[in-house]
Amino acid sequence: MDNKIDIPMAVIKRMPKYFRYLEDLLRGNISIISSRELSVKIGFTSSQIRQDLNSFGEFGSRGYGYNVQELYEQVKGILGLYKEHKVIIIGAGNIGQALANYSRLEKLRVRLEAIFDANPKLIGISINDVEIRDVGTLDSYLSENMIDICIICVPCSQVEGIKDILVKHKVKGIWNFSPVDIDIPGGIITENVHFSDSLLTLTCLLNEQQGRQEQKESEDRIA
Amino acid sequence: MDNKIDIPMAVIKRMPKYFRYLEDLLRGNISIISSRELSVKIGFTSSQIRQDLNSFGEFGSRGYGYNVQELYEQVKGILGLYKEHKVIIIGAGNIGQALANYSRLEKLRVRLEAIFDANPKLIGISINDVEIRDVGTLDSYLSENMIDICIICVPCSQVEGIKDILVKHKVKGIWNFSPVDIDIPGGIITENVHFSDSLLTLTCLLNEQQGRQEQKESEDRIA
DNA sequence: TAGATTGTTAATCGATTAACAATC
DNA sequence: TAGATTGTTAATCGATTAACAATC
Repeated sequence: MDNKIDIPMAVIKRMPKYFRYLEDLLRGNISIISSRELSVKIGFTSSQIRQDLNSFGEFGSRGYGYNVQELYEQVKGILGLYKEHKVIIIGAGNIGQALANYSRLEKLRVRLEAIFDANPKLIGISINDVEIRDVGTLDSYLSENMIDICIICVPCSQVEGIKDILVKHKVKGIWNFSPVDIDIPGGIITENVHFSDSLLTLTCLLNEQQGRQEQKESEDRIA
Repeated sequence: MDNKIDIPMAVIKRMPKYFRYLEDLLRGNISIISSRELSVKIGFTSSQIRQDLNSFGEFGSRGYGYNVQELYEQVKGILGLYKEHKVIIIGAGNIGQALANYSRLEKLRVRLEAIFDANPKLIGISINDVEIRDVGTLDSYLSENMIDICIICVPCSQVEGIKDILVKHKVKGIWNFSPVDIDIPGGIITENVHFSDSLLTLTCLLNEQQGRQEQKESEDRIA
Protein backbone atom coordinates (compact mmCIF):
# COMPACT_ATOMS: atom_id res chain seq x y z
CA MET A 1 0.00 0.00 0.00
CA ASP A 2 2.85 2.37 0.83
CA ASN A 3 4.57 1.24 -2.36
CA LYS A 4 5.48 4.18 -4.55
CA ILE A 5 3.94 3.53 -7.93
CA ASP A 6 5.65 3.53 -11.30
CA ILE A 7 9.36 3.75 -10.65
CA PRO A 8 11.05 5.58 -13.57
CA MET A 9 12.85 3.27 -16.01
CA ALA A 10 16.06 5.23 -15.48
CA VAL A 11 16.03 4.20 -11.82
CA ILE A 12 15.22 0.56 -12.55
CA LYS A 13 18.09 0.33 -15.03
CA ARG A 14 20.49 1.44 -12.27
CA MET A 15 19.35 -1.11 -9.70
CA PRO A 16 21.44 -4.03 -11.00
CA LYS A 17 24.53 -1.87 -10.69
CA TYR A 18 23.73 -1.09 -7.05
CA PHE A 19 23.36 -4.81 -6.52
CA ARG A 20 26.78 -5.55 -8.01
CA TYR A 21 28.53 -2.91 -5.96
CA LEU A 22 26.79 -3.96 -2.77
CA GLU A 23 27.95 -7.53 -3.39
CA ASP A 24 31.48 -6.15 -3.70
CA LEU A 25 31.16 -4.24 -0.44
CA LEU A 26 29.90 -7.33 1.36
CA ARG A 27 32.83 -9.34 0.01
CA GLY A 28 35.13 -6.59 1.30
CA ASN A 29 33.49 -6.82 4.73
CA ILE A 30 32.32 -3.22 4.67
CA SER A 31 29.31 -3.00 6.92
CA ILE A 32 28.28 0.65 6.67
CA ILE A 33 28.47 3.06 3.77
CA SER A 34 27.30 6.62 3.19
CA SER A 35 25.85 7.79 -0.09
CA ARG A 36 28.98 9.91 -0.54
CA GLU A 37 31.33 6.94 -0.14
CA LEU A 38 29.23 4.77 -2.43
CA SER A 39 29.16 7.63 -4.92
CA VAL A 40 32.95 7.46 -5.30
CA LYS A 41 32.86 3.74 -6.04
CA ILE A 42 29.78 3.47 -8.22
CA GLY A 43 30.04 6.75 -10.10
CA PHE A 44 26.56 8.10 -9.43
CA THR A 45 26.18 11.32 -7.42
CA SER A 46 25.35 10.88 -3.76
CA SER A 47 22.17 12.83 -4.39
CA GLN A 48 21.14 10.41 -7.09
CA ILE A 49 21.90 7.43 -4.87
CA ARG A 50 19.67 8.77 -2.10
CA GLN A 51 16.91 9.61 -4.58
CA ASP A 52 17.11 6.20 -6.25
CA LEU A 53 16.99 4.23 -3.02
CA ASN A 54 14.23 6.40 -1.65
CA SER A 55 11.91 5.58 -4.50
CA PHE A 56 11.71 2.09 -2.95
CA GLY A 57 11.83 2.88 0.76
CA GLU A 58 13.83 4.37 3.61
CA PHE A 59 16.83 2.09 3.84
CA GLY A 60 19.32 4.36 5.59
CA SER A 61 19.72 6.14 8.90
CA ARG A 62 20.33 9.87 9.12
CA GLY A 63 23.74 10.78 10.47
CA TYR A 64 24.94 7.24 9.88
CA GLY A 65 24.54 5.95 6.36
CA TYR A 66 23.37 2.62 5.01
CA ASN A 67 23.89 -0.80 6.54
CA VAL A 68 25.40 -2.70 3.62
CA GLN A 69 23.94 -6.11 4.47
CA GLU A 70 20.48 -4.65 4.95
CA LEU A 71 20.62 -2.56 1.81
CA TYR A 72 21.91 -5.51 -0.17
CA GLU A 73 18.95 -7.58 0.91
CA GLN A 74 16.51 -4.80 0.07
CA VAL A 75 17.98 -4.38 -3.40
CA LYS A 76 17.96 -8.13 -3.87
CA GLY A 77 14.26 -8.08 -3.09
CA ILE A 78 13.62 -5.15 -5.43
CA LEU A 79 15.28 -7.14 -8.22
CA GLY A 80 12.99 -10.06 -7.46
CA LEU A 81 15.87 -12.33 -6.55
CA TYR A 82 14.17 -14.06 -3.66
CA LYS A 83 12.04 -15.88 -6.18
CA GLU A 84 13.45 -18.58 -8.40
CA HIS A 85 13.00 -17.84 -12.10
CA LYS A 86 12.37 -20.73 -14.45
CA VAL A 87 13.77 -20.05 -17.87
CA ILE A 88 14.12 -21.80 -21.20
CA ILE A 89 16.54 -21.03 -23.99
CA ILE A 90 15.17 -21.07 -27.53
CA GLY A 91 17.95 -21.41 -30.06
CA ALA A 92 21.09 -23.37 -29.19
CA GLY A 93 23.55 -21.59 -31.46
CA ASN A 94 26.62 -19.70 -30.26
CA ILE A 95 24.82 -17.35 -27.94
CA GLY A 96 22.28 -19.87 -26.71
CA GLN A 97 25.02 -22.30 -25.77
CA ALA A 98 27.10 -19.60 -24.13
CA LEU A 99 24.13 -18.58 -21.99
CA ALA A 100 23.36 -22.21 -21.11
CA ASN A 101 26.88 -22.50 -19.74
CA TYR A 102 26.87 -19.10 -18.06
CA SER A 103 27.35 -19.92 -14.41
CA ARG A 104 26.47 -16.44 -13.19
CA LEU A 105 22.82 -17.14 -13.94
CA GLU A 106 22.68 -20.00 -11.46
CA LYS A 107 23.90 -17.70 -8.72
CA LEU A 108 20.93 -15.45 -9.42
CA ARG A 109 18.58 -18.41 -8.95
CA VAL A 110 17.78 -18.51 -12.62
CA ARG A 111 16.99 -22.13 -13.34
CA LEU A 112 17.40 -23.42 -16.87
CA GLU A 113 14.53 -25.84 -17.46
CA ALA A 114 14.91 -26.63 -21.15
CA ILE A 115 16.66 -25.71 -24.38
CA PHE A 116 15.04 -25.79 -27.82
CA ASP A 117 16.47 -25.82 -31.31
CA ALA A 118 15.39 -26.72 -34.83
CA ASN A 119 18.67 -28.37 -35.84
CA PRO A 120 18.36 -32.20 -35.74
CA LYS A 121 22.10 -32.47 -35.09
CA LEU A 122 21.68 -30.58 -31.82
CA ILE A 123 18.42 -32.15 -30.60
CA GLY A 124 19.15 -34.71 -27.92
CA ILE A 125 22.53 -33.28 -26.95
CA SER A 126 22.82 -31.90 -23.42
CA ILE A 127 24.39 -28.60 -22.45
CA ASN A 128 25.09 -28.07 -18.79
CA ASP A 129 22.93 -31.14 -18.05
CA VAL A 130 19.93 -29.77 -19.93
CA GLU A 131 18.82 -31.62 -23.02
CA ILE A 132 18.14 -29.79 -26.28
CA ARG A 133 14.58 -30.45 -27.47
CA ASP A 134 12.92 -30.05 -30.83
CA VAL A 135 11.56 -26.51 -31.12
CA GLY A 136 8.48 -28.09 -32.70
CA THR A 137 7.56 -29.29 -29.22
CA LEU A 138 7.81 -25.81 -27.66
CA ASP A 139 4.09 -25.14 -27.87
CA SER A 140 3.11 -28.32 -26.05
CA TYR A 141 5.98 -27.91 -23.58
CA LEU A 142 4.67 -24.49 -22.57
CA SER A 143 1.17 -25.92 -22.09
CA GLU A 144 2.55 -28.24 -19.47
CA ASN A 145 5.26 -26.16 -17.81
CA MET A 146 5.12 -22.80 -16.08
CA ILE A 147 8.01 -20.74 -17.41
CA ASP A 148 8.90 -17.26 -16.20
CA ILE A 149 11.38 -16.07 -18.80
CA CYS A 150 12.09 -17.21 -22.36
CA ILE A 151 15.52 -16.46 -23.68
CA ILE A 152 15.37 -15.99 -27.44
CA CYS A 153 18.56 -16.78 -29.34
CA VAL A 154 17.17 -17.71 -32.75
CA PRO A 155 17.89 -15.95 -36.06
CA CYS A 156 15.59 -13.08 -37.12
CA SER A 157 13.56 -15.22 -39.48
CA GLN A 158 12.41 -17.50 -36.65
CA VAL A 159 11.44 -14.78 -34.18
CA GLU A 160 7.91 -14.09 -35.40
CA GLY A 161 6.76 -17.71 -35.01
CA ILE A 162 8.33 -18.06 -31.58
CA LYS A 163 6.79 -14.79 -30.46
CA ASP A 164 3.29 -15.99 -31.30
CA ILE A 165 3.77 -19.13 -29.22
CA LEU A 166 5.06 -17.13 -26.26
CA VAL A 167 2.17 -14.69 -26.42
CA LYS A 168 -0.30 -17.57 -26.61
CA HIS A 169 1.10 -19.10 -23.43
CA LYS A 170 1.39 -15.77 -21.62
CA VAL A 171 5.03 -16.17 -20.69
CA LYS A 172 5.93 -13.43 -18.20
CA GLY A 173 9.17 -12.12 -19.65
CA ILE A 174 11.33 -12.33 -22.73
CA TRP A 175 15.08 -11.87 -22.78
CA ASN A 176 15.76 -11.30 -26.44
CA PHE A 177 19.18 -11.82 -28.01
CA SER A 178 17.98 -11.92 -31.60
CA PRO A 179 18.79 -8.85 -33.68
CA VAL A 180 15.14 -7.84 -34.19
CA ASP A 181 13.35 -5.80 -31.57
CA ILE A 182 10.58 -7.57 -29.74
CA ASP A 183 7.93 -5.32 -28.32
CA ILE A 184 4.62 -6.75 -27.21
CA PRO A 185 2.34 -3.82 -26.39
CA GLY A 186 0.69 -4.09 -23.03
CA GLY A 187 1.84 -7.63 -22.64
CA ILE A 188 5.00 -9.56 -21.95
CA ILE A 189 7.87 -7.55 -20.54
CA THR A 190 10.80 -7.76 -22.91
CA GLU A 191 14.45 -6.91 -22.52
CA ASN A 192 16.26 -6.64 -25.83
CA VAL A 193 19.99 -7.26 -25.88
CA HIS A 194 21.47 -6.17 -29.18
CA PHE A 195 25.16 -6.97 -29.37
CA SER A 196 25.64 -5.19 -32.61
CA ASP A 197 23.88 -2.06 -31.38
CA SER A 198 26.32 -1.96 -28.52
CA LEU A 199 29.28 -2.41 -30.85
CA LEU A 200 27.97 0.25 -33.22
CA THR A 201 27.58 2.67 -30.34
CA LEU A 202 31.26 2.10 -29.72
CA THR A 203 32.31 2.54 -33.35
CA CYS A 204 30.13 5.65 -33.53
CA LEU A 205 31.89 7.16 -30.53
CA LEU A 206 35.29 6.22 -31.97
CA ASN A 207 34.29 7.84 -35.23
CA GLU A 208 33.13 11.00 -33.45
CA GLN A 209 36.35 11.16 -31.48
CA GLN A 210 38.45 10.73 -34.60
CA GLY A 211 36.44 13.45 -36.33
CA ARG A 212 37.16 15.84 -33.48
CA GLN A 213 40.85 14.97 -33.50
CA GLU A 214 41.15 15.52 -37.23
CA GLN A 215 39.35 18.81 -36.94
CA LYS A 216 41.67 19.91 -34.18
CA GLU A 217 44.71 18.94 -36.21
CA SER A 218 43.48 20.92 -39.18
CA GLU A 219 42.85 23.94 -36.96
CA ASP A 220 46.36 23.57 -35.53
CA ARG A 221 47.80 23.50 -39.05
CA ILE A 222 46.04 26.76 -39.88
CA ALA A 223 47.17 28.43 -36.68
CA MET B 1 34.11 22.42 -39.79
CA ASP B 2 30.32 22.46 -40.08
CA ASN B 3 30.21 19.41 -37.81
CA LYS B 4 27.95 19.93 -34.84
CA ILE B 5 30.00 19.26 -31.76
CA ASP B 6 29.24 16.89 -28.92
CA ILE B 7 26.23 14.87 -30.00
CA PRO B 8 24.23 13.85 -26.90
CA MET B 9 24.77 10.24 -25.81
CA ALA B 10 21.02 9.62 -26.02
CA VAL B 11 21.16 10.37 -29.75
CA ILE B 12 24.25 8.23 -30.35
CA LYS B 13 22.63 5.26 -28.62
CA ARG B 14 19.72 5.48 -31.05
CA MET B 15 21.82 5.54 -34.21
CA PRO B 16 22.38 1.76 -34.44
CA LYS B 17 18.63 1.28 -34.36
CA TYR B 18 18.16 3.70 -37.26
CA PHE B 19 20.79 1.71 -39.10
CA ARG B 20 18.97 -1.56 -38.53
CA TYR B 21 15.61 -0.21 -39.66
CA LEU B 22 17.12 1.47 -42.72
CA GLU B 23 18.67 -1.87 -43.69
CA ASP B 24 15.20 -3.38 -43.41
CA LEU B 25 13.67 -0.68 -45.59
CA LEU B 26 16.35 -1.20 -48.23
CA ARG B 27 15.72 -4.92 -48.20
CA GLY B 28 12.03 -4.15 -48.66
CA ASN B 29 12.85 -1.90 -51.65
CA ILE B 30 11.39 1.17 -50.03
CA SER B 31 13.14 4.16 -51.54
CA ILE B 32 11.56 7.12 -49.79
CA ILE B 33 10.28 7.48 -46.24
CA SER B 34 8.92 10.33 -44.18
CA SER B 35 9.73 10.82 -40.53
CA ARG B 36 6.12 9.99 -39.80
CA GLU B 37 6.21 6.67 -41.62
CA LEU B 38 9.54 5.73 -40.05
CA SER B 39 8.10 6.70 -36.67
CA VAL B 40 5.47 3.97 -36.96
CA LYS B 41 8.07 1.31 -37.70
CA ILE B 42 10.87 2.30 -35.35
CA GLY B 43 8.82 3.56 -32.44
CA PHE B 44 10.44 6.99 -32.00
CA THR B 45 8.30 10.10 -32.54
CA SER B 46 8.66 11.77 -35.93
CA SER B 47 9.84 14.86 -34.14
CA GLN B 48 12.60 12.93 -32.46
CA ILE B 49 13.63 11.32 -35.73
CA ARG B 50 14.01 14.71 -37.40
CA GLN B 51 15.89 16.09 -34.41
CA ASP B 52 18.21 13.10 -34.22
CA LEU B 53 19.10 13.11 -37.90
CA ASN B 54 19.52 16.85 -37.91
CA SER B 55 22.22 16.74 -35.29
CA PHE B 56 24.40 15.18 -37.98
CA GLY B 57 23.24 17.04 -41.08
CA GLU B 58 20.35 17.80 -43.41
CA PHE B 59 19.57 14.43 -44.95
CA GLY B 60 15.95 14.96 -46.05
CA SER B 61 14.01 17.15 -48.44
CA ARG B 62 11.10 19.28 -47.33
CA GLY B 63 7.77 18.17 -48.68
CA TYR B 64 9.26 14.84 -49.71
CA GLY B 65 10.93 12.90 -46.92
CA TYR B 66 14.18 10.97 -46.77
CA ASN B 67 15.77 8.98 -49.56
CA VAL B 68 16.33 5.64 -47.85
CA GLN B 69 19.52 4.68 -49.70
CA GLU B 70 21.08 8.08 -49.07
CA LEU B 71 20.07 8.16 -45.42
CA TYR B 72 21.35 4.62 -44.93
CA GLU B 73 24.74 5.61 -46.29
CA GLN B 74 24.85 8.70 -44.09
CA VAL B 75 24.03 6.70 -40.98
CA LYS B 76 26.55 4.08 -42.00
CA GLY B 77 29.15 6.82 -42.12
CA ILE B 78 28.07 8.27 -38.77
CA LEU B 79 28.57 4.82 -37.24
CA GLY B 80 32.07 4.69 -38.71
CA LEU B 81 31.26 1.67 -40.82
CA TYR B 82 33.21 2.76 -43.87
CA LYS B 83 36.37 1.98 -41.96
CA GLU B 84 37.43 -1.55 -41.17
CA HIS B 85 37.84 -2.17 -37.45
CA LYS B 86 40.56 -4.54 -36.31
CA VAL B 87 39.60 -6.33 -33.13
CA ILE B 88 40.98 -8.96 -30.81
CA ILE B 89 39.12 -11.10 -28.33
CA ILE B 90 40.68 -11.57 -24.92
CA GLY B 91 39.24 -14.60 -23.15
CA ALA B 92 38.05 -17.59 -25.16
CA GLY B 93 35.41 -18.91 -22.78
CA ASN B 94 31.72 -19.22 -23.61
CA ILE B 95 31.17 -15.62 -24.57
CA GLY B 96 34.51 -15.13 -26.28
CA GLN B 97 33.92 -18.16 -28.46
CA ALA B 98 30.36 -17.12 -29.26
CA LEU B 99 31.58 -13.71 -30.38
CA ALA B 100 34.39 -15.22 -32.44
CA ASN B 101 31.77 -17.20 -34.32
CA TYR B 102 29.29 -14.34 -34.55
CA SER B 103 28.91 -13.78 -38.27
CA ARG B 104 27.10 -10.48 -37.94
CA LEU B 105 30.38 -8.83 -36.96
CA GLU B 106 31.98 -9.65 -40.30
CA LYS B 107 29.14 -7.90 -42.11
CA LEU B 108 29.99 -4.77 -40.17
CA ARG B 109 33.60 -4.98 -41.37
CA VAL B 110 34.82 -5.93 -37.93
CA ARG B 111 37.88 -8.05 -38.55
CA LEU B 112 38.96 -10.50 -35.87
CA GLU B 113 42.75 -10.44 -35.82
CA ALA B 114 43.54 -12.60 -32.82
CA ILE B 115 42.14 -14.38 -29.78
CA PHE B 116 43.92 -14.68 -26.44
CA ASP B 117 43.40 -16.98 -23.48
CA ALA B 118 45.32 -18.21 -20.45
CA ASN B 119 44.12 -21.82 -20.64
CA PRO B 120 46.85 -24.07 -22.13
CA LYS B 121 44.16 -26.43 -23.41
CA LEU B 122 42.74 -23.69 -25.62
CA ILE B 123 46.00 -22.12 -26.83
CA GLY B 124 46.73 -23.24 -30.36
CA ILE B 125 43.14 -24.16 -31.21
CA SER B 126 41.49 -22.09 -33.94
CA ILE B 127 38.01 -20.59 -33.80
CA ASN B 128 36.58 -19.31 -37.04
CA ASP B 129 40.08 -19.62 -38.56
CA VAL B 130 41.69 -17.47 -35.88
CA GLU B 131 44.20 -19.14 -33.60
CA ILE B 132 44.00 -18.75 -29.83
CA ARG B 133 47.24 -17.30 -28.46
CA ASP B 134 48.73 -17.24 -24.99
CA VAL B 135 47.45 -14.14 -23.16
CA GLY B 136 51.02 -13.77 -21.87
CA THR B 137 51.95 -12.61 -25.36
CA LEU B 138 49.27 -9.92 -25.49
CA ASP B 139 51.62 -7.13 -24.49
CA SER B 140 54.15 -7.86 -27.22
CA TYR B 141 51.36 -8.52 -29.74
CA LEU B 142 49.95 -5.05 -29.16
CA SER B 143 53.40 -3.53 -29.62
CA GLU B 144 53.52 -4.93 -33.12
CA ASN B 145 49.89 -4.73 -34.23
CA MET B 146 47.54 -1.79 -34.51
CA ILE B 147 44.24 -2.84 -32.94
CA ASP B 148 41.13 -0.67 -32.86
CA ILE B 149 38.92 -2.50 -30.42
CA CYS B 150 39.66 -5.06 -27.71
CA ILE B 151 36.82 -7.34 -26.72
CA ILE B 152 37.20 -8.36 -23.10
CA CYS B 153 35.63 -11.69 -22.14
CA VAL B 154 37.79 -12.68 -19.18
CA PRO B 155 36.61 -13.26 -15.60
CA CYS B 156 36.59 -10.31 -13.19
CA SER B 157 39.87 -11.26 -11.55
CA GLN B 158 41.78 -10.92 -14.84
CA VAL B 159 40.35 -7.57 -15.90
CA GLU B 160 42.70 -5.28 -14.00
CA GLY B 161 45.84 -6.72 -15.54
CA ILE B 162 44.40 -6.69 -19.06
CA LYS B 163 43.24 -3.11 -18.60
CA ASP B 164 46.74 -1.93 -17.76
CA ILE B 165 48.12 -3.49 -20.92
CA LEU B 166 45.42 -1.91 -23.06
CA VAL B 167 45.99 1.52 -21.55
CA LYS B 168 49.73 1.18 -22.11
CA HIS B 169 49.23 0.48 -25.80
CA LYS B 170 46.55 3.15 -26.24
CA VAL B 171 43.96 0.86 -27.76
CA LYS B 172 41.13 3.02 -29.14
CA GLY B 173 38.10 1.19 -27.80
CA ILE B 174 37.11 -1.53 -25.39
CA TRP B 175 34.02 -3.70 -25.73
CA ASN B 176 33.69 -5.16 -22.28
CA PHE B 177 31.73 -8.34 -21.57
CA SER B 178 33.23 -8.99 -18.16
CA PRO B 179 30.94 -8.32 -15.20
CA VAL B 180 33.07 -5.48 -13.81
CA ASP B 181 32.67 -1.96 -15.14
CA ILE B 182 35.59 -0.62 -17.08
CA ASP B 183 35.88 3.15 -17.11
CA ILE B 184 39.10 4.78 -18.17
CA PRO B 185 38.76 8.50 -17.44
CA GLY B 186 39.63 10.70 -20.39
CA GLY B 187 41.03 7.77 -22.25
CA ILE B 188 39.86 4.72 -24.09
CA ILE B 189 36.20 4.69 -25.06
CA THR B 190 34.52 1.74 -23.41
CA GLU B 191 31.21 0.07 -23.99
CA ASN B 192 30.18 -2.21 -21.14
CA VAL B 193 27.82 -5.08 -21.89
CA HIS B 194 26.52 -6.59 -18.69
CA PHE B 195 24.34 -9.60 -19.38
CA SER B 196 23.30 -10.00 -15.83
CA ASP B 197 22.37 -6.32 -15.48
CA SER B 198 20.06 -6.77 -18.41
CA LEU B 199 18.52 -9.88 -16.91
CA LEU B 200 18.11 -8.20 -13.54
CA THR B 201 16.37 -5.25 -15.18
CA LEU B 202 13.92 -7.79 -16.52
CA THR B 203 13.41 -9.57 -13.20
CA CYS B 204 13.02 -6.17 -11.52
CA LEU B 205 10.28 -5.20 -13.96
CA LEU B 206 8.58 -8.58 -13.52
CA ASN B 207 8.75 -8.11 -9.78
CA GLU B 208 7.29 -4.60 -10.01
CA GLN B 209 4.49 -5.85 -12.24
CA GLN B 210 3.69 -8.68 -9.88
CA GLY B 211 3.66 -6.26 -6.96
CA ARG B 212 1.16 -4.06 -8.77
CA GLN B 213 -1.03 -7.03 -9.63
CA GLU B 214 -1.06 -8.30 -6.07
CA GLN B 215 -1.90 -4.83 -4.80
CA LYS B 216 -4.74 -4.57 -7.28
CA GLU B 217 -6.09 -7.96 -6.23
CA SER B 218 -6.02 -6.99 -2.58
CA GLU B 219 -7.83 -3.74 -3.39
CA ASP B 220 -10.42 -5.73 -5.35
CA ARG B 221 -10.93 -8.02 -2.37
CA ILE B 222 -11.61 -5.04 -0.12
CA ALA B 223 -14.01 -3.46 -2.60
C1' DT C 1 25.03 18.09 22.51
C1' DA C 2 27.65 18.45 18.07
C1' DG C 3 28.53 16.32 13.84
C1' DA C 4 27.06 13.69 10.20
C1' DT C 5 24.09 12.00 6.83
C1' DT C 6 19.68 10.81 5.39
C1' DG C 7 15.05 11.86 3.27
C1' DT C 8 12.87 15.16 0.59
C1' DT C 9 11.78 19.47 -1.57
C1' DA C 10 13.27 22.97 -4.80
C1' DA C 11 16.27 24.39 -8.70
C1' DT C 12 18.61 23.14 -12.72
C1' DC C 13 19.63 20.78 -16.54
C1' DG C 14 18.90 18.05 -20.60
C1' DA C 15 16.00 15.49 -23.54
C1' DT C 16 11.63 15.04 -25.82
C1' DT C 17 7.68 16.88 -28.00
C1' DA C 18 5.03 20.47 -30.27
C1' DA C 19 4.68 24.00 -33.47
C1' DC C 20 5.57 26.37 -37.52
C1' DA C 21 8.23 28.84 -41.05
C1' DA C 22 10.98 27.37 -44.93
C1' DT C 23 10.85 24.98 -49.05
C1' DC C 24 10.52 20.93 -52.03
C1' DT D 1 0.22 26.91 -56.99
C1' DA D 2 -1.29 23.67 -53.23
C1' DG D 3 0.09 20.05 -50.33
C1' DA D 4 3.43 17.86 -47.81
C1' DT D 5 7.29 17.38 -44.96
C1' DT D 6 11.56 18.91 -43.45
C1' DG D 7 14.64 21.80 -40.43
C1' DT D 8 14.54 24.39 -36.41
C1' DT D 9 12.90 27.09 -32.64
C1' DA D 10 9.98 27.18 -28.56
C1' DA D 11 7.43 24.69 -24.93
C1' DT D 12 7.11 20.79 -22.10
C1' DC D 13 8.44 17.12 -19.66
C1' DG D 14 11.36 14.25 -16.88
C1' DA D 15 15.63 13.32 -14.74
C1' DT D 16 19.54 14.97 -12.19
C1' DT D 17 21.61 17.90 -8.89
C1' DA D 18 21.59 21.13 -5.06
C1' DA D 19 20.04 22.44 -0.71
C1' DC D 20 18.42 21.86 3.73
C1' DA D 21 15.35 20.39 7.50
C1' DA D 22 14.83 16.15 10.05
C1' DT D 23 17.09 13.06 12.93
C1' DC D 24 20.38 9.47 14.16
